[in-house]
Amino acid sequence: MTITAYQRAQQEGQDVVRAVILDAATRLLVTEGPAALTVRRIAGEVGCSTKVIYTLFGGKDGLGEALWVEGFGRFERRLIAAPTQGDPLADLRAGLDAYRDYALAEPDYYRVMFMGAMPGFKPGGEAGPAARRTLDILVRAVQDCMDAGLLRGGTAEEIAGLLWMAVHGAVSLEISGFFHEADAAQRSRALCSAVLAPYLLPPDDWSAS
Amino acid sequence: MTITAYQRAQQEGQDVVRAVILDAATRLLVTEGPAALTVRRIAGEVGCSTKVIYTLFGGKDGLGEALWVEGFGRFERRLIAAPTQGDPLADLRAGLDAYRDYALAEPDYYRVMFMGAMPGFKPGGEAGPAARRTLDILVRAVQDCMDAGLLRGGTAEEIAGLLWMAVHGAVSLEISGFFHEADAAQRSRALCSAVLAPYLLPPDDWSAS
DNA sequence: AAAGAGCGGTAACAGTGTTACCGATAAGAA
DNA sequence: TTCTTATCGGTAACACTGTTACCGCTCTTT
Repeated sequence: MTITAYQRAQQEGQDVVRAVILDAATRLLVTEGPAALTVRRIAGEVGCSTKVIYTLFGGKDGLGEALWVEGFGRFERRLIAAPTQGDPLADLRAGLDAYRDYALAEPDYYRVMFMGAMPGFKPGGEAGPAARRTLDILVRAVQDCMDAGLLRGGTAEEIAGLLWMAVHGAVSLEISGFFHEADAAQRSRALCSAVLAPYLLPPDDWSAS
Repeated sequence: MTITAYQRAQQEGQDVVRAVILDAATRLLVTEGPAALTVRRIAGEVGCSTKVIYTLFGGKDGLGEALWVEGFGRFERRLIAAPTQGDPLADLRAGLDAYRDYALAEPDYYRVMFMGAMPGFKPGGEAGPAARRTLDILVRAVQDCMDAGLLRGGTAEEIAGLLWMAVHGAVSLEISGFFHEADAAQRSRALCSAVLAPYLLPPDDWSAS
């Protein structure tokens, strides 16, 4: 059972087609929303038959999972690219800002990942680890603050979980259109500051910056 | 252009049919989720043609709006029924607990109202005021605390907004299955306590109760 | 060179929201 | 009372959706 050159080439070709399809799906999701993510529409966009999507992704659930991990990959890159300036606490806050920035920049991806768009799709397989990996960035940022003695009084997982709930609550309500005011950023920062306050020694005026 | 007895009877009959259809839709939503909310399925459930739903609700969007206000009505009744014991702060916390209790009791309604289930439906018309009316219960609870001198340092709208973001973040992530631990209630309470802390004078040990 | 296997296009099936048609029923007019 | 008219609702269709059986074509293997 050796792998021939043909099989390798075919495999690589399929990977390319997979990437092209995922690209088209991403473009449709970002520009037209989850409703445009139909198998026929994607197939038409890349110029192939619907059968290809089924052989490469195994149906719409597989495509949903691929989009899920793609979305978390984009999210992860955005979080990692957040500005860092030595102060772990400032870095943590920059990360929380980056969280909100990404959600507002690609709200439909955020809806797919965190608000159950793509009805019928339940994350499973590679979806869970992808999400965990991204959340770990937040946990690590909190851990850095604790290692530097800037936060204390709980585990990093615990504090990161509270921050996650807070920023997700602010961002998801904003995306859903419940807040049509301009000070959403301040509110999100104020919420995160309140969450951090119990674990913080010095006074906290980040939300006013 | 007077209203005849026939027209009144016909109107009342249509109201009854509307209620029956809404009941069937509610039963389907609660027991099988938003995916079961198809026009044909509902029509089959009540034993009529799909045309009736179109004449009474004007399509699936109208039915979505009717379900939206129905959901907020259920939510509102639940929040009003929260135990009250004289202490405004305890009442506020009971209200926040009731918020989470409702979301977990009827998660699919919560998804419809706050997480954009029913793809393609955008709240408009009576949907906005219904949501505002429900959120006003929270604002009023905060206002009661401020009137009693138990909270200070912001407007009731502002504090209620922060609490809403917090409890929604906790509850929506829990509903989506991101927290499979048993201490979700404690985490939600801890988050709300942290949000309240900056506006509170005395120490706060509610989350440990 | 012949046999076998897998990919992919066509076309179908069951399901969705929506609407044109058309019969029935009742209000209003002669 | 009888006839016209308008509205309600059932049937059946249209354009979609996800999914798959069929079948030709290509490439590997013997």
